[in-house]
Amino acid sequence: MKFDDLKHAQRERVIFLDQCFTWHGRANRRDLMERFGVSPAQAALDFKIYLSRAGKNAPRYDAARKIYVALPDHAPQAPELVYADWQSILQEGGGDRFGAMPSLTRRSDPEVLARLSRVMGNSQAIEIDYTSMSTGEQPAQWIAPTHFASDGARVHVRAYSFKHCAYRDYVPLRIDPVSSFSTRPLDDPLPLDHDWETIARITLKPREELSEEQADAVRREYAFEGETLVVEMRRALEFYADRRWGLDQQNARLQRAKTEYFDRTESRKPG
Amino acid sequence: MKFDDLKHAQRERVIFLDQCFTWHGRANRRDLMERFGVSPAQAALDFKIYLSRAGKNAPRYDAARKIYVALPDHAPQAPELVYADWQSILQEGGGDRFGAMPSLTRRSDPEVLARLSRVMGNSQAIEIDYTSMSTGEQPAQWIAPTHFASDGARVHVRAYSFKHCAYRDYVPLRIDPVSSFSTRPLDDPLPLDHDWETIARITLKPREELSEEQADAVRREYAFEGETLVVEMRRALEFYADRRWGLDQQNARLQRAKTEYFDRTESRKPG
DNA sequence: ATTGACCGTCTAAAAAATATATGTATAAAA
DNA sequence: TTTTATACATATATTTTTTAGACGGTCAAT
Repeated sequence: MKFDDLKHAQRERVIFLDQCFTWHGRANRRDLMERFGVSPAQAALDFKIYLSRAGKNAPRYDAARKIYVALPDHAPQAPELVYADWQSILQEGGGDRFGAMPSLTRRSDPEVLARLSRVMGNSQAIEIDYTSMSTGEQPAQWIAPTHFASDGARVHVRAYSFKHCAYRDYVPLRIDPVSSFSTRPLDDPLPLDHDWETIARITLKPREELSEEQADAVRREYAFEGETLVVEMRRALEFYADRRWGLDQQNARLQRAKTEYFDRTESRKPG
Repeated sequence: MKFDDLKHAQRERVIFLDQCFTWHGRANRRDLMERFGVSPAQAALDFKIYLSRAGKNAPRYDAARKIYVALPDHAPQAPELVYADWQSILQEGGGDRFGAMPSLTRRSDPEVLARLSRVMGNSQAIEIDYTSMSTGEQPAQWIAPTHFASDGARVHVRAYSFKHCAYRDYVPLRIDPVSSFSTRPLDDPLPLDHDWETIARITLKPREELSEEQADAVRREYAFEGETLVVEMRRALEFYADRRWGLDQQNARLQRAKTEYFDRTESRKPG
């Protein structure tokens, strides 16, 4: 990793510079001063370090605009750090430059999520009031959360339900924030979560109704490596796949060619 | 904001402690030492600060497990910082505890995205080879990127196309990474992007075919405030809404009740 | 021509963090 | 049972990092 010879604090600042130049194409001392609360003198030293290591393609100082400007072919010094979580970098730094479609569901209550996360880490069970979508009732029940899972649209909690004596998916939004949230340690170890431990390998292909030209377009669209597209996920998430990928729609362009299951604990053979 | 009296470096560390306790329910000096590269003595001081401000519900030291443990009702000292970007906190800190469904599309090439982002910030135009999905050809064309936009599944680039003399949505994945990427300054200001500046307000309601019980369930599911659910987005993104929300599927549970448009530059009246 | 906002650099002073030492408690190994 | 290892807390002197303040420079706008 780059910049490893620097002390943590300065390393952070130099990496921030690398991000500024790569994503915004510009930076000056003020950026460092506002982000990290350092003095102009220190910011100048950080620039000195960054520029001394940037080599030939180092950003140039534009005296008119009073900023350092990255060259058109600028390459980051620590790509693996600069290109990580680019979405959040763009969103926060971009101001008005980023627009997103709103989600239909309310944001999950992070307090509830944090409670579940702590219970998960401490091998405990917790009592929650969970809304039944069909009846609207909220009976209390004990669950033992084991994993978080995202179906691409929202986060679920995978938990063992003592009421149903089985693993189930829970939507944090349906947990009443004023549940008792009583906790108790797990006396017995939980049973194995087969659907979580099993890997589903789904092979997709362009729908058979499509013309050869249309099929080619689909292969380009999804960047097929060969004739098919293979994706893997935990079997517990497979239920959400068709809806997520729109395979159940009339105008779907993909269909399943094959679905295999692999037990993670055994060797990788079709099950 | 909390912890504002601390210097930047220590503030970061104390906030990290707050996160550890809230999301994992536990922390010790080693966490700080590994994350920030500080000495044991410094880590002890940071704990001292944190605990002195935690009040009655401060985490307790568990001498047996050699860690500080948060109480069941632990509340973060700086909720707005601790609860932000909880998804990434869970993903990176959770290890095996977080599972996600894979995306069907290849990850966007961040180098291309960064190039577009820099061009955007510098009011330039750039030449790209853009794959036509229907023909598979990649003719070069000049565009002036203006915004990034997420339709919930992937990121698009909103750009003025000099070829089509109009604003269009571009998918970064279809931009050939070995395009020329020549740039030139914009000589004239770009025309107004009406579809971007206009706000679409979509009013949704449970589908009329549903029974009253089913409609109630839908209202619970999407946390309606009243009889309808109102969402707003830029008109440029409205095209993706129906597919994103599955309104065009047979088994859809929502339908549009009303769609209004507001010009951002005028007052908020239906357009 | 003056002003303001940047740039860079220097030195002394302040602040932060470290190394090192002392002592406590607990669990596990010898 | 004693020993070892790993946590914890705290205190000191020392080192490192950062700041404050001053100097001189460039450029654009008034």
